[in-house]
Amino acid sequence: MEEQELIRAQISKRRQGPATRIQRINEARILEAAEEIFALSGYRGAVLERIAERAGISKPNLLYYFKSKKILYQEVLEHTVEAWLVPLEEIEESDEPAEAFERYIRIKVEYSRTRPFASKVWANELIHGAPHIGRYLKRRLQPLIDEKARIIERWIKQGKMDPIDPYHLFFIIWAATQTYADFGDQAAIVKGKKQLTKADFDTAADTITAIVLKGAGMTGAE
Amino acid sequence: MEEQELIRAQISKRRQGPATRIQRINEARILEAAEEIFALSGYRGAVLERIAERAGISKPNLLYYFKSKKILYQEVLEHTVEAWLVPLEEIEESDEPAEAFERYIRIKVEYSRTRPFASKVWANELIHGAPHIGRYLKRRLQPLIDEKARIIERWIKQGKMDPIDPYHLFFIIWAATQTYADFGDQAAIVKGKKQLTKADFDTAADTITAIVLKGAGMTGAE
DNA sequence: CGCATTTTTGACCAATCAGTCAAAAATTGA
DNA sequence: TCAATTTTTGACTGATTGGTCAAAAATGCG
Repeated sequence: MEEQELIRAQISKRRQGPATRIQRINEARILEAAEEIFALSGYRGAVLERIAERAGISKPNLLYYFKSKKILYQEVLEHTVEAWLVPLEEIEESDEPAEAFERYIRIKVEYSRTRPFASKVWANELIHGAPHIGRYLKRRLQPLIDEKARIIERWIKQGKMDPIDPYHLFFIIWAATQTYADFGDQAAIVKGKKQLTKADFDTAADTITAIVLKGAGMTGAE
Repeated sequence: MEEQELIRAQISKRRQGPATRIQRINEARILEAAEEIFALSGYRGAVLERIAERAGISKPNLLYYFKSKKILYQEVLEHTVEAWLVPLEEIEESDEPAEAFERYIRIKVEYSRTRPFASKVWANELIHGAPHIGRYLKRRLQPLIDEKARIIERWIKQGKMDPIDPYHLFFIIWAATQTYADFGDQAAIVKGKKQLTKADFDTAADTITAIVLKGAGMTGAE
């Protein structure tokens, strides 16, 4: 595909980092604005004019930095998923399960609190079947999860936690932690508030941690 | 607001049920088609022409039954949320917590499996801050959750389960059960499949049930 | 059948929006 | 300073799409 080539070319070009100071600033501003607009409106609903406005430049100028809406969107997606994978990579076999999961859950909840737009962009993409990022996801996430699943299986064999399907355990943790970013408005409505507070997120992290650790029978958890 | 009046009028009209057989058939077909297209493309991305095509009629004909895209969308939303609330209403104080939650979780997972489009439409709406259904949600869902939260608090006082914030417990259960509809494609990718199978959903329900019941210290759960 | 009502649709309009382009403005470097 | 390069933008264009409308087709009914 001609188009895919173009996208790949632009992205790999960017990998080496922008050349000038002015490029770095503008590209960073555009990416931040795009994250917000894509999160609030979805891919189709996001309007380039709006993103440009938020970034403080004109639409043609935005297209000077990112050749198309699709390329911009994919850059936003990859940007967010990489940050998302960092805490996952930190789970190691030498950890105690209870400690490893508690750390992971708290980081994910904190991420939902501080970067809700990133989480929403991601959720949007997944709901529609990961059309723009599916390949990347398969290449990048699948091997990583397989690796972590093996660690969990060894923990189970060592009697450090209950026999639980590791994949489903991850799905549940992702869902529970990201729901506070993706569906935070619903949670706020149900609690009769305008917005969730830091305290709400702290309680969320406590609750998820408590249920998962005890529910999976992790040693050291009460 | 003029527009809101119109929407309310059309919806309340429909409450009384369509007059003729031909209306019933077409409206049902349109709603089903709309649910799928809205789920796959989001509100903005959904194209009326496409919904009409899927329903086997022309676009002007669709607009003969539903006066605007917005009205159609709101009908789809209310349709799905009502089904979604049924199992929640069934939680009663006379239940054993373990039994009530197991039943609730299994119904919700089954709903995710059999009606993934409904769940996705809903998720999409929530991610964007519930702009079309926020009022309704507040009026309908908030009192219901408050009522169920009080039941849970009494169960906690009776020592039937651990002291856990009832609201967060619901958020976690919703997230964990609906993630298999909303983000099923991600789960499939991670598991190296095209699609999740019935067996995957069964394992999901088992896993969520096990973790929540044990994690919340519900009596009778192992 | 023949009239009234409901249903259906082709043709059209106006608004929106991604992307182009040529030219202007700003920046850089010798 | 001044020419080369990079950055910026106003003005467009073509495609898409929600919604209208008038007229045709189908249906119901006496």
